[in-house]
Amino acid sequence: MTVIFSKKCEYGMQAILYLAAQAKGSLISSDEISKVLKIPREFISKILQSLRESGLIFSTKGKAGGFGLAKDPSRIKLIDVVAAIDGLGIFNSCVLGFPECSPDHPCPVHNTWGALRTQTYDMLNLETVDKLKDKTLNKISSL
Amino acid sequence: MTVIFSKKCEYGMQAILYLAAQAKGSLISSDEISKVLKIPREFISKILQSLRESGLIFSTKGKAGGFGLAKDPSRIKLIDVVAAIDGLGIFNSCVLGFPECSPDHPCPVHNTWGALRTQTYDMLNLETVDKLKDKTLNKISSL
DNA sequence: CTTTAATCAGATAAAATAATCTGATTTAAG
DNA sequence: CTTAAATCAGATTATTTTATCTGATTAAAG
Repeated sequence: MTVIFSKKCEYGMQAILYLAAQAKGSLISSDEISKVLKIPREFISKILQSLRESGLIFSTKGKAGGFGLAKDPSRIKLIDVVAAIDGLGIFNSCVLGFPECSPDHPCPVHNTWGALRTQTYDMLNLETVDKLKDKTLNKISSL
Repeated sequence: MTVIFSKKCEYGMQAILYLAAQAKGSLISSDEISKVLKIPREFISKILQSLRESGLIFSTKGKAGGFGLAKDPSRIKLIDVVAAIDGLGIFNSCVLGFPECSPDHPCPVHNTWGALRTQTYDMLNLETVDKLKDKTLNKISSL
């Protein structure tokens, strides 16, 4: 197997994008997210809880409760979700698994991967979720 | 956690690079690889067996036996190890975990990630392990 | 021929990740 | 006040990945 982000993190990013694609101020239930994004109900529920603890989303309990973004979508990026769930370790660890891969002791692909790593970080860091809204809506409509 | 390649794959790439950095025709025991690269003995042994089944390396049994590259190092690339162990699935799966991420139904970062994915593939595909020999020797000397 | 050092093969164990279960709490609506 | 629909919290299970164990086989060297 090969993975970039854990399932938790993938689902978390999908959920944040989904929330960002809704009308401002609307509350979305974990059940709806589970159904639309086809993520196991109890699993996405747990993930949403941890994103709430991280302060990216908020929730209200009780009937008609649900989840929403805790900040303006223009201030949330995918990298925030990665940082909250998987952590940013990938952005300073060796792609070949060598210990202490650094400019002083570079692995055979250190420089090449360093550049790619930065670009990957930028991909997740530069655009905010509101800028991805149209693309998200388009993708969701095909699920 | 966040990972690009599985531990098996990382260790496999390290081992192939190590073999490629040895004098041509030399036989290296799994015990030596385990000690130098600090990989659990039985684990790297299993990985070497699977790389042999894939035809990337060969082995001879008995006392003074060991492992060596099955082809000239100018004909082996890191992508071959990835293909043999983790498979190439990562190079056509969605970084956000959406199903059926394609030009027709692109995820919000489809194009950006597509470009990065290609560059990552190229990094592993363009250089052969013999070209990485000096860098490998340099890295090994620091372990 | 016996010992030693290596690969090989299959089973098992341990750890991490992914997913589910159970039941409590909260709150809107009938 | 009761019911229904939601989050919340902790425990448990299942699956996958990582690592280890046991013993067989092979072949060089004494």
